[in-house]
Amino acid sequence: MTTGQGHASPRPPRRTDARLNRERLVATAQDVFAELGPGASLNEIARRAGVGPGTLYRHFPNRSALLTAVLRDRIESLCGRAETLRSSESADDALAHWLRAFLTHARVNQGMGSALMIGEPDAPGLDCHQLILDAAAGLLTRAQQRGTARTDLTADDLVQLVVGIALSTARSEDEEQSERLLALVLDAVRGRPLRSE
Amino acid sequence: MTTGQGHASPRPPRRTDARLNRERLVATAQDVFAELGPGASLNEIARRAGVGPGTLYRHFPNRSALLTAVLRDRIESLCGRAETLRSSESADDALAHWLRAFLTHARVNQGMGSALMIGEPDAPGLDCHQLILDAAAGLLTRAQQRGTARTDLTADDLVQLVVGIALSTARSEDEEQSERLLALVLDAVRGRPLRSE
DNA sequence: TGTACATCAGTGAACGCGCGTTCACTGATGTAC
DNA sequence: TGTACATCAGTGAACGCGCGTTCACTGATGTAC
Repeated sequence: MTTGQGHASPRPPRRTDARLNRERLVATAQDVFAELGPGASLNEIARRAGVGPGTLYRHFPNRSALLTAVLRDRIESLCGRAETLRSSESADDALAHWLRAFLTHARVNQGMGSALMIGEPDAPGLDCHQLILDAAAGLLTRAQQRGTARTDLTADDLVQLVVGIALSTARSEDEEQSERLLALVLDAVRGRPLRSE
Repeated sequence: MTTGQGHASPRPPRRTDARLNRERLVATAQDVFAELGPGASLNEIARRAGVGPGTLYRHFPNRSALLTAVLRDRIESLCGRAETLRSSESADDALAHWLRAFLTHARVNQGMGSALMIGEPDAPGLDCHQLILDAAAGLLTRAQQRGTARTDLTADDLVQLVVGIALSTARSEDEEQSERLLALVLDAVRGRPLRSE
């Protein structure tokens, strides 16, 4: 209920201890990936989750499956937010807000998305990539129609640029820098300087 | 002579076979790091260079030393180019040209610079970072004085942004995308759209 | 509600692997004569 | 120019390590009665 398990997961485990372990693994993996990057040791994740390595492998046959599970909730939430924002008043604000949320997500996950999208052309990975792309495209197109975004810009370029900011600032302590960089990119998207200068 | 060995290296090896091995190691490391990323196996580099692992360690006590050696020539060349460009006619063109060269360098090295700058606060690593920063600052400041670059922008932000583009497009096959993204950033730097729209 | 049992999840020692790194030994080089 | 030798570089087997992954076994759970 609270965790929203009811979607297209391979199969919701039936035994309660299995379900608990699965949830604990995903939550731990989220922390460890954020801390150590997407290449973090799977044994380490199992250890921190308090289960044996075999348990991890029972739930997730490989690293990619675990990464996907970690990302799925967040990405679906991001896409839902994009849907809501599409019917908001200001197309420009909507795009800016969503990109800010996406940047936060991408920074926390240190390019986990990038690792999934580029590293392995699996079905689930590509799926996530496409979801993000569609969400960005929806907001961008609307902004372009309203004339608040330059028209020679694709959603793919925009996402790539924000992922880049996330990657290059992921390990930095300077929380505000990524904000500044995003603001700069947003100015470029608008095609004219809206900030005071 | 041809390789420009005469600068502040720890000590130019005296025996010719030692010098040759050193050069071969750096050249091989350049290829392997570009191919496999800055975390590539040092044994693999030694193997491809046709020497034993002990030989690699005789020349470079750790990965960071090898990375630094690989980067040093390229970075010094970039900085030299920046110096030349500072006395060119158009401050805007100079900045754009240099950032393009820097982006190419950063893409090839897959964020090797980023790995050095952020990963380890060693003396040589920080040194490289500072050199790049100084080069960028020189060109940016001049452009700001001439009014072709917005003044609320620091060299650090600019470098970080370009490193981000390099990181997010490093593994992509789409050679042109990084060009497009850089062009967009340059527009933002100028503070107004100079491209046809 | 209580019990018996089949099912399925968890365990964790163990495997093979490639990594970074070392070191006793071999061999090539440059130099002094 | 030729030779003897000290020096310094190269070698590569070997070490310990942590990784991903497996599997025979144990144990908890849910269900049928």
